[in-house]
Amino acid sequence: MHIFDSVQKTKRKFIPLKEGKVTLYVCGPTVYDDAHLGHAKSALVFDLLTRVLEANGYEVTYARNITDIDDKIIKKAIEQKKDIKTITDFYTEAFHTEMEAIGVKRPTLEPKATQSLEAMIDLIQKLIDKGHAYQTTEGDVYFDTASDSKYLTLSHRIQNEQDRQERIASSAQKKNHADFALWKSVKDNTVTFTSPFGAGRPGWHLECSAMIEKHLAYSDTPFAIDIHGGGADLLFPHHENEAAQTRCGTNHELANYWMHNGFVNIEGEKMSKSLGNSFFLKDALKEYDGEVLRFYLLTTHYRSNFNFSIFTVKLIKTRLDKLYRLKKRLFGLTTCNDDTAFKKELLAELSDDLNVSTALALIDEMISKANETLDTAGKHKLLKRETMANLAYIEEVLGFGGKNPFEYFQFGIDEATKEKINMLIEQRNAAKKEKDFALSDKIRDEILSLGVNLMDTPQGTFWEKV
RNA sequence: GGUGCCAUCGCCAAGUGGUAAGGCCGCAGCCUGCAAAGCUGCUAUCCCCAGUUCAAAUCUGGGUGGCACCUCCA
Repeated sequence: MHIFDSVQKTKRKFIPLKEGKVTLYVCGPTVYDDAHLGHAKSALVFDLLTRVLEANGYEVTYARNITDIDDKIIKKAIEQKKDIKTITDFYTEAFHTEMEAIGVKRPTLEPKATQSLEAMIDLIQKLIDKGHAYQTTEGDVYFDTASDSKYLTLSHRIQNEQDRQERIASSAQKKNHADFALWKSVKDNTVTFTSPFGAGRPGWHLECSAMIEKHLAYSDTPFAIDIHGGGADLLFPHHENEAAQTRCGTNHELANYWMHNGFVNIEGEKMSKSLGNSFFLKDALKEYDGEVLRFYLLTTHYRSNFNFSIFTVKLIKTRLDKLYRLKKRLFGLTTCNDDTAFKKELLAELSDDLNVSTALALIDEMISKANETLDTAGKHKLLKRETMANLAYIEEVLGFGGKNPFEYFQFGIDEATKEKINMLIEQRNAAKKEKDFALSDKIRDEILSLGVNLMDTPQGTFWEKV
């Protein structure tokens, strides 16, 4: 297994801190709004990583947090005159439902910020004790970035002198402009938590460090965890600050490997609320099968930026269709887990920093060969058995191809239409039997106008949504 | 302004020194009553310029064009 480490900027052989085990932490959502395609992409990438690590025989402990303390949540609660927990529970539930729809497995652990306050307070105290944090007269606690000689080495940034000069005036209480809040003092009666530092709320960088320490970290290794992941935008300042907190507050560095996934753009533009082009996952799921979205979002390498385009979804979907058509040909056969050369090659490609593209090329080749053999006369018992094993493996490692192939092609067609289609197919078959091809073609055109394509096969006439 | 990323066939997309994977589309053929599906065959020298090398899409320098982060963000 090889992983591109976005801090060392090189592809490195993956060596776990403890043999046979992997600890993985990924920054999860702040539950104040619906998940968009970017959340989906990130969740998919690390879902795939987990599957590939497991296929390589590792026991993976995967933690993805739920941020349920945040100013944006409070703002929304006030706006909607609702309880904080009502808001966070609602969006957490929605997140889970939508992730399931795109085949993302639940992580091993899903710690919530509200359940980790003790760990956060504990970490702040350690940082103060070690001289890496200080409290201002206003009650805020800041991390002293000047006290950490390795600060900014994660994101390879250079402290900008001019920038520093400019900002000192606006934050007189901070020692250095780059210092970030560990604890924010809150004086009003909104949402506060008690702590030795006074009433307030934790800083957002703190939660991840604290939760990693509490739920995931080894105590006897130079790094707290094996792999830390998240979106490319989190490298700075979020991960930089996380790393600093852990480095200074504990006896180890944060993560041995860092992985950052690229961004999702919509039709060539950055997705953002201000541009009004946020593409919510729940809306995409109305238009497309969750599995198609999964497949589509995984076709581009995880580190590249991804341009979501309605035109391209259709283009890519035809590739997944091929897999399901093969599955239709083998419908009813029992699956098995035989070892095949294909499975070995597929895993080898995916183990090379999640090279999905070459894996898909292998899958296409496997499908073509299977179809070719099935086209010739014969029972092909071994080929069928191997193909079933291959398809099962694709589902296990890549997470698609597991549906009933007939239902897959019927996405978005309601029951009434299905009945109508079946009725028309019967009429057409009757006409064909009478060699009334003019009528049968007319019926086929009628079915096509419903957005459905027909296929005559030795097993009967099948239909697919176009 | 600072830091960094990217540029491969009409479209999507691998490949980071050894002579361009795969998919879509297109064309030809097999199959089919005709189609669809499936199968077979065909289709790029890698943004531009210069350099290093026996050898470069892959390395170096310079352009041009995109983009990201530096502020909440997956």
